[in-house]
Amino acid sequence: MRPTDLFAALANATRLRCLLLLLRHGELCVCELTHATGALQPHVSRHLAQLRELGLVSDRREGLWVYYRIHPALPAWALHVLEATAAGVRAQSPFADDAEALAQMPNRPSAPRCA
Amino acid sequence: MRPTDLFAALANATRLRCLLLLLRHGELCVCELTHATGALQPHVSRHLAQLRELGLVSDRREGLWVYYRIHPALPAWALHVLEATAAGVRAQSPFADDAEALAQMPNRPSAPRCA
DNA sequence: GCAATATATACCGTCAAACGAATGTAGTGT
DNA sequence: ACACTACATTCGTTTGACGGTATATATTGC
Repeated sequence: MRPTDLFAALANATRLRCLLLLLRHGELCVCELTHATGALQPHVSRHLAQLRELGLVSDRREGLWVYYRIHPALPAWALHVLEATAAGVRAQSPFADDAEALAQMPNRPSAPRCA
Repeated sequence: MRPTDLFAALANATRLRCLLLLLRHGELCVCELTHATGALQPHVSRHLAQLRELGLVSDRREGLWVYYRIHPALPAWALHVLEATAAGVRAQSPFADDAEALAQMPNRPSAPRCA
């Protein structure tokens, strides 16, 4: 994966927030990511498709739901980039409370699962 | 600095290559970056201006030359992102030989300086 | 078959980023 | 003053990304 392609993917707030949520929670379905980010469902779906085409995430269907996760074969340096970003976001950022929004989602299809 | 702003800056090959060269060599002037990347001088200058406005690099003039460096007050997480990228680039990437191109530049205004 | 939910895709308008090329500015030396 | 080098800026154009909206597909249950 070319560095510039990774960074182009991370340059969009919705995509980055989804990736950071996946990094923290391990596996989430589209409706959970939609709720946590507050974005519209078609947007989340399109952004996740981009991340999938880039090899950043993998998906698996389970009934009605499609669960996404950080791609298990993600290059180490790319994972380090994500982790460094997560550390910076924890300190000061508008994305810091996405996890809280997720926790308050009613009718969550999945119990919390950690990486 | 917002994560998405950093990643937007890193999503351009010329900007990323300049940053990685500065990370490795400490301080370089525009003509050195122009030579190492093979880009046109106005492009390099414009991209460096963007990086400066974002707070990613700082500059200082010395005679005819303007030397750029990674901004000394760069947030730790952003520096980690750059270092992780440098590690990934060393393994496999089209930017890996920028440093060699720089070393072969004739009439380099500065002796090699390391961070 | 139908209905309902979750997800994906298609179409369109808009706006920002990037490039090429030309020009402008700053500093040095004569 | 001039010439030369290094660097910066401007302009015009084009391309691609994004959001909004509507619609399509997939799966489950009746």
